[in-house]
Amino acid sequence: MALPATGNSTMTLYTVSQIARRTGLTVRTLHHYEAKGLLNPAARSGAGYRLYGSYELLRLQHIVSLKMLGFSLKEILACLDVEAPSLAEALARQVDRLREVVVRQQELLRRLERIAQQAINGETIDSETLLNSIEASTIMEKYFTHEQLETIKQRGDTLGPERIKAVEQSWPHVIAGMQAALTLEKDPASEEVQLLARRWRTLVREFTGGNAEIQRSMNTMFREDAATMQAKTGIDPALMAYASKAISLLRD
Amino acid sequence: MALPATGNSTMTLYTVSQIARRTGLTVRTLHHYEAKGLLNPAARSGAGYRLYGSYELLRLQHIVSLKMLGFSLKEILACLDVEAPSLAEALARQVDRLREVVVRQQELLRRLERIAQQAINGETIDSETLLNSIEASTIMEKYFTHEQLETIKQRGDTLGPERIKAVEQSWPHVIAGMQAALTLEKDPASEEVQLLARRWRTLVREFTGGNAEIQRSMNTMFREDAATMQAKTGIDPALMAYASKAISLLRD
DNA sequence: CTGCGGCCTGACGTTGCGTGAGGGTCAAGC
DNA sequence: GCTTGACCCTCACGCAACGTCAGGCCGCAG
Repeated sequence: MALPATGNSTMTLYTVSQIARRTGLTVRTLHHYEAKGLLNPAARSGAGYRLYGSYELLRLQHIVSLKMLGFSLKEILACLDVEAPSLAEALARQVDRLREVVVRQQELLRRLERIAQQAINGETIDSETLLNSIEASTIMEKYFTHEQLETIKQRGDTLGPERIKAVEQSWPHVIAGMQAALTLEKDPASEEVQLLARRWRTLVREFTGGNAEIQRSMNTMFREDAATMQAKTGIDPALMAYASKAISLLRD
Repeated sequence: MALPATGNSTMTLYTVSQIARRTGLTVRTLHHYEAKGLLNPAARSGAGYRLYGSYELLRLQHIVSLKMLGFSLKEILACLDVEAPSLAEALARQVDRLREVVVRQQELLRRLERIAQQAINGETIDSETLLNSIEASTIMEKYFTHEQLETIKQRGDTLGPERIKAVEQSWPHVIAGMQAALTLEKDPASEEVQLLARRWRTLVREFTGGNAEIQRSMNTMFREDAATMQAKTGIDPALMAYASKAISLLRD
């Protein structure tokens, strides 16, 4: 099968466009493959026209096949040019690569679907808000597991958009109040701060649904990505510690 | 939130490398985004150094987020530059696109896995043979359903590599015999041709496993892609018709 | 002889930057 | 004041796999 390129000159020869039609490629592509050293014409006519023989046609079909499997031209050249470097190995590598790609794409798809769903549910036509929630999800991807994210999403679905919006609108006020109390060095056990703490805890539970794992992941997120979280929520580690202290002092 | 870019000059300003560090991008990338009109510095220092404010940082984070969702720079520009063209819509489109991509990749992965498996099973270190079977699978993808391909693969697994190899080696002889009979215009009912027909049918059944659907798909393949099939197997429509006739005359 | 289709060789455009080349700028130490 | 490193600037080429002209030669039919 491995015929040498120096075939007998009595074999039928084809022009570029004929080869292109037979393989479904374009003439330009054949030029390109020649430039890359993938496929040289068997000969040239007097006028310099490219002429391909059956060996070239066969080789081109091999090239097309490998290209359809996702190999780059460079890899194809390596597979076809030398006899040695085992096509089977290349196939195995390609399978591994593609598997990773598929996994990543699927994860991305899941994220996108979650975000898009959220955008539709919330009637969020406001780009600013939407971008903020996208960024929130970006960070959350780092700290929550897939199951946790799924749980959170389902919880969001059951709560409904108005409820979520209400919660989101409540946060700034509570945060500001807590921050003020911290700045004024009020006693976390004082009645005023305890009231804030109760509201704070309620809002947190609104998000965590009382799930301890989610609570832990959230705490980790605030600890590790303190700068970002402060920028997004206004909660810095000091405030977090103060609020936690106040909540721990709640009696009920 | 939608602060104009013309912020007050008292805001803290950052240099390129500072912005790069904060966003995990490279300086070159920031240059690129500026060239593409995605993100212009808030100002330039006397020496021409790029200076970014908090608005630019925010915008850049949005850009990064959208890029992570798979949008192209052009799309991001469209989403961010004008307020109008609804990000939610773009998200929906992106979901659709990605879904299609994932499906295609998964199909390709399945094909690759089948081929790689076959390469490992058959100890096929011979690139020529492997390439031929890849091409066979390429064509088969066109005519067989996924279930059929799965059935064929499983049948191949149960038969084992030696059996398959034996079948493949038997074919050329049978085909040559049948072709000779056709050329000599021998009676399909004659004892000699009937013997060939019986062997032919056996080989076909070895492949189809007696599955009528697979048989039909195979026939379609030989009909629609006659040229290719002739090149690969040596069976042209005329020979196929002759063989079919002979098989239909078999008595048992 | 002219026209039309096919072929040729450059060579630039695309996407998202990486990677220098060649040359100013800035704060610090001598 | 001078040097040294760390930064910064603006070109500008490179990659992958071709698409898409531009300008011009070849060959055959009318």
